[in-house]
Order: sequence, then structure tokens, then C-alpha cells
Amino acid sequence: MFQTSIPTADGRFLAWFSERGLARLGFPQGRKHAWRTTVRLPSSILKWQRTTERALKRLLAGGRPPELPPLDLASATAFQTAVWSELRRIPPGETRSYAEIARAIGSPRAARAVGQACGANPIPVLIPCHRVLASGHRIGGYSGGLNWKKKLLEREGSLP
DNA sequence: AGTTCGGACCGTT
DNA sequence: AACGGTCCGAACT
Repeated sequence: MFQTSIPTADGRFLAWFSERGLARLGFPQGRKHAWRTTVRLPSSILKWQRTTERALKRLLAGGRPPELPPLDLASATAFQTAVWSELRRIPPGETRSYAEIARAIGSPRAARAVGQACGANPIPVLIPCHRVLASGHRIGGYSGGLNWKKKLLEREGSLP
């Protein structure tokens, strides 16, 4: 696994790449991670890193990214795979409820488990778990911190 | 109309 | 066996 940091206007995100693609993305940490990449990265990963940076910046601006890097979700369960791929179908500016996602993947009673799967999403922002709200347009929770969820939704024009 | 409470549901550790 | 980024209806204020 190669770790790199990705500079954006909102801070340096942390990215973990495997030989299969982007495996994890982390929100900027306080001060501590101003480090640069220490090892020389394979060219394929450098390419993915640039793709990730473009996508991330676009998403943080509330837009639709031109292209995503390959995502390495090998460690996901079948249920998580179903949830996460459903999340990727939500375009910027739209939202769904946990129950709606549950229905969409054919497990209408699994709203809570959907929330759990969202919390386990290793690639926030790119896999837009922030677009899932509680019923009645309540904000719901967010593993990355509600500030981020609100900020992302606001920039996509999904917030009152 | 808004809030709180309690039970029900489901996948994960 | 216990815990969640939930949901829904009922009983409140």
C-alpha cells in the first residue's frame, strides 16, 4: 500500500493506493500530516493520484468529477458492495434516505444496516455517503464529522 | 407542527 | 450478544 497526501483548498486529504487502485481516502487531519510522499511511486499510481486529485477537487466544489480512479474495494462484504454501488448512482445535488437505499438494493427493512455500511465506507466524498440523509430530510450522521457532511451538501446545493 | 419514546429490523464484530 | 450514520407510529407538548 502506498500512502500519499492530496492537496485541496480544504486541506491535505490522505490517500491509500493498492496495486488495484484507491483503497482508502481520509479527511485532512490536524496539522500532523503535512508530510510529503517519501517513497517513489510507480507511474500507474502517480496517474491514479492525479485522477484522484482532479476528482476530489471537483467534488469538493460541488460538481460531477470527470473521471474516478479505479477503486479497490476488495475487502467489502456483499452487502457493502451493494450499498456502495448504489451510493455511486446518486448524482451531485440529489439525496436519498437510508430507507430508500435499502429498498433500492432489495433489502427494504435494512435501513439501519445501510447506515452501518455507509459508516464503513473507506472512500468518502468519491463514494458519496454524504448524500444519504435520514427520513424527512433530517441530516442524519456522518463518520467523518457532521461539519463535513453539511459542507459537502451545501456546496452541492442540497441544503436548506 | 414539532418532539420524544419504544419497539422493530438487519448486517457486522 | 450487542451495537449502529434508522424508521415508524403513538403519545405527548
